[in-house]
Amino acid sequence: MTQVRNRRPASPKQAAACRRPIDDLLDPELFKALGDPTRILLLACLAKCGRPGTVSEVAECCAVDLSVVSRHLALLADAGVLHARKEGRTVWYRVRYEEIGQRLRALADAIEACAQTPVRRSAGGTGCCPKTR
Amino acid sequence: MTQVRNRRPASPKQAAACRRPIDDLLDPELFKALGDPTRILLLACLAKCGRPGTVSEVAECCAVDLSVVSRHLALLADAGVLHARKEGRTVWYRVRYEEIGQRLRALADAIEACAQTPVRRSAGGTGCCPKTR
DNA sequence: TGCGTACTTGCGTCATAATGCAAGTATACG
DNA sequence: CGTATACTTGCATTATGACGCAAGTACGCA
Repeated sequence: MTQVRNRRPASPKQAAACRRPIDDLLDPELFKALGDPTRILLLACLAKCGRPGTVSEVAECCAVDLSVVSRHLALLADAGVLHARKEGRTVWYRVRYEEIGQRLRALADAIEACAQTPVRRSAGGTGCCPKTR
Repeated sequence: MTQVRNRRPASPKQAAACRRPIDDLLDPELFKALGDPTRILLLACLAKCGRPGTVSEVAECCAVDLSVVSRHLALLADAGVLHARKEGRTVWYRVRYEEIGQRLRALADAIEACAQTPVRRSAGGTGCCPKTR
């Protein structure tokens, strides 16, 4: 296998073998967590409130059952979007503002980094996008 | 209803009524599109390749049927992640590097903006996060 | 210790979506 | 015009996930 390093792959298939920052940052679990309208609503409420909220409080934001909200918040915490802190019998969920911000910006950087062409075609261009249109 | 404007809501429920940039940027459709492992794989291949790719090319990246790839790429294009250009009987899909980057950064900004406390408790703090812990 | 509050978990139901196969459409080429 | 190529669409199957209800757990309080 002609594995090229730090070079532009010739085809999407070759590109699949290249490891780039984008591979770790494009995490389906995070996006799956953010891909549900109800969860987005709950997250937006918590984010805009600007302070931690309990399951009961957040549940007042939408019409679904409390158990559903409990599950959604736990899932968002698993995905790294929220932070859970248990205090007696109540659970305070807090938005991880900085972490999400950094994560999204890192992903933006990684994606845009793919757009640039770091390869200066060495010789014949074997394996490195020779017939790029 | 005591609608407060540009003030920190007292509860997640009150926060639900507040319109913030985050409301438009937190689009479930985008994240739903990015929430599938197969689509992420196809997107990563296309992104790392750095050039537009056809359906057949991208389909070589993973083991699923060509028709599945066709559907996934169309879905990613609908979500604004890819751009489709038809040329004869082949379709070239291109990653919208700049658009995604901007979108993610705008979201990062909007989320982090929620973390800051723009409200200087006016008087009694009616409706504005009085008992923020 | 008994009860109420705050949340979680089990489970059944329903909806959405991912996949593969087969058939269809559109375009190029001889 | 017929055929091959490149992709799309219809359809059935299967898997995943969202939801509500009911029961369970954990903690605080009297």
